[in-house]
Amino acid sequence: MPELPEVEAARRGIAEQLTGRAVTGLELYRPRLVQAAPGLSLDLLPGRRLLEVGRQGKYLWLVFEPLAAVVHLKLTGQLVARGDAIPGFAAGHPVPPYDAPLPHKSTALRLDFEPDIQLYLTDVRHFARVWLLPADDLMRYVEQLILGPDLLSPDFTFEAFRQRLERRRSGRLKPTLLDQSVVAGIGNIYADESLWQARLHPEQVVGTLSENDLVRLYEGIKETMRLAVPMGGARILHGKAVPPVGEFPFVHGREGQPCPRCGTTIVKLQVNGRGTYLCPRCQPAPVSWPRGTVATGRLAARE
DNA sequence: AACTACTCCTGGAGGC
DNA sequence: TGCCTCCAGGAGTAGT
Repeated sequence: MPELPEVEAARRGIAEQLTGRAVTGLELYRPRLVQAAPGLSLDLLPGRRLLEVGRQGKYLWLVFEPLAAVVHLKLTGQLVARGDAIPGFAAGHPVPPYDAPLPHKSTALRLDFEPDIQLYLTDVRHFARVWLLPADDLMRYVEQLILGPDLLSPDFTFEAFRQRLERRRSGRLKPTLLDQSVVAGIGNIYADESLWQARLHPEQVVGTLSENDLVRLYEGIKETMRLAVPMGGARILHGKAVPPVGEFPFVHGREGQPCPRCGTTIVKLQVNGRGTYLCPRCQPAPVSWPRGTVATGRLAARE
């Protein structure tokens, strides 16, 4: 499921291999993929040059004067570029296989670039979306998404992270990390990985974190990104880690396997309805704040 | 404020 | 082999 590292892999591929090239044609296989501002459509693209590609969190955008396309791959989106003139790249959900013949039944869009380059957007579950808007409105559009600092940007400082968490003192850790208005880019896999790095339990209440916990969490997120971004993300298939990926991801999708740090069996639980993997020894449940205590205390105090 | 439930979707896995 | 049900989840929204 594409999170920041997968979307960043797509951004880099597009930036390096497609920027400056003109669109020569396209085919929209699944019209519901695209939501266009009034008066805009993909048909305006042929003849336009790709000027710029950007990303914040899991949102990716391509700027073609006078319009911009904002892309979100959601759970199972995938971008694949092919052509004799470029090395090609693939990023996003690894199903169907990146090297499958294209187009196939999950292909939603093909964009052609000069000279004879194809960029395919594929999505088996049809959740991915492309928004078309005037290029002049792009930054306003991104602002109204209300995203927190991007994990790879200089804005993601320890102080900024601490301040964002400060506003969510009563929330639990994992749902807070998944909230894109807190920080932009973490999804279910890297939330688990970051918490494992930081040795923190996903259900710990944010307001109970010590300064040391906060530092470990910040560093755990950075370390997780440091590992995941160069490989273009974790390869997860149906909730299971796909070999060969070395040891990464360390806990997500590895229920029943030994923790790479201490050998304790990794367990799976549900947090806010999300499958959550952790090492019960490295990430002990916060006994001083058992689940429910905080809410009960707050309710009691209100009366 | 923060949680739950629901929606959008499909294909793979597991049960029988 | 084949049918059936369940499950995975990013983000938006509505309800509690």
